[in-house]
Amino acid sequence: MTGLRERKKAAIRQAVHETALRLAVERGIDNVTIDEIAEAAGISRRSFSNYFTGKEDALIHPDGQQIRAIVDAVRTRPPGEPAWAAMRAVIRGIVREDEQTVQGWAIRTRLALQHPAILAVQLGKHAALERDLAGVVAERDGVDPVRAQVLATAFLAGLRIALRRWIQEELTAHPADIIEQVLDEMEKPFT
Amino acid sequence: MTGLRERKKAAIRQAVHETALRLAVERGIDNVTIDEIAEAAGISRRSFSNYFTGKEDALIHPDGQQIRAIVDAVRTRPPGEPAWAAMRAVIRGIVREDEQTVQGWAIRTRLALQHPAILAVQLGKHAALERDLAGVVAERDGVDPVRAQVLATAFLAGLRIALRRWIQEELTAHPADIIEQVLDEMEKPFT
DNA sequence: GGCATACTTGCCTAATGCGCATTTTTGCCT
DNA sequence: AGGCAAAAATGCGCATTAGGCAAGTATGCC
Repeated sequence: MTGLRERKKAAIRQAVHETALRLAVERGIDNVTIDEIAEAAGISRRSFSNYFTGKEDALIHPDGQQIRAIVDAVRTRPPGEPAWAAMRAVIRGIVREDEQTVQGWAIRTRLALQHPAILAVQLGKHAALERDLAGVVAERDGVDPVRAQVLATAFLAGLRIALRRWIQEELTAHPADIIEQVLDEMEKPFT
Repeated sequence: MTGLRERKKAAIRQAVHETALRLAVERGIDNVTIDEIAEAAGISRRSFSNYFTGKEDALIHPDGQQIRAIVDAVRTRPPGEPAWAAMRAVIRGIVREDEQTVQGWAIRTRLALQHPAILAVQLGKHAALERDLAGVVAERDGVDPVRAQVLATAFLAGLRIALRRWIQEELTAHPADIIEQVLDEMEKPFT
């Protein structure tokens, strides 16, 4: 399954992403070309296009990884646990034991807030994975597709809101608190 | 305020959008260049770039108009009415008396579902206007910013989900029903 | 009726997306 | 150990695009 080849590809992907992120933060995104990223990462311009569809994609890449991880984690939660509780438990665990992940997510979200093009790509990627999450929710709770979609969408939207809040507060407070607060807020009835 | 000049600009915008949409539906988006859209719309290629940042932007343009209209409508709802109820009332009114609007929205959402680039732009635009909606919600309910953001986000997300459902069902059922169903679903507590 | 302003357009250049053919690498199996 | 089939990297080329700049043109307004 996890052939060596695949892992190598993943490693290069990650490396290229990190290079892109570094350059983008250093000089500002608009002052970085794909050629430069490729060269700094030690691959050809053409190869860059084999890994990513563009700068934005390279910058946002880990978002996909992480949401995928969330989806998988939810899938392996104890059966019988309601989906919403499962998702909350998963994110709580990630925030507690993988501070780095949340930090990175915040950095990328900050970029997205400053550059509409990146925001668009980020939201597009999230939307794609939202499907998967909705699928897991559906088979977990055995609820109808609409309900599953609503739960999945609400959850990811909640994460984004929390991230934005955290960033607005200059990353001072503890992210866990803000996430909990926002998700609590989503649990309150809207009416 | 609404100078003649502005309205003319808006009219051209609209015309260019319609041209772009027509061509995109006819030949498929990837087989349409900006040059062709510009020529078919009777403006120069360079002017196209003055109106829109790209093909996707031109295609999605009315989404902005409509969400803006929703925001304005919510703003002028009777004071004292809770924001969530106000938003529901507004969308109900639009669906009832402006079938065309919803139809158009569906067409564009269908395009977005088929072309990731368009989806990204659409979500980006929605996100931008979500701010405004959250602002209106905040000053209406007098709630804290997080609550307002949650309500605004949930509402727009609900609309998107409903639109997708409607499209999946081949636009058979009545859109009003699906929208009501999804928003009802969002009112149910997540826990 | 004239003017200041805003809009349009053409020109130009750096940058991008991607198909295609070629070369190089690499995991793997005997 | 060694060769091979598959996968990946690369180079090249072309159509397309984003957007600055400056000159021309239209137009709302006084």
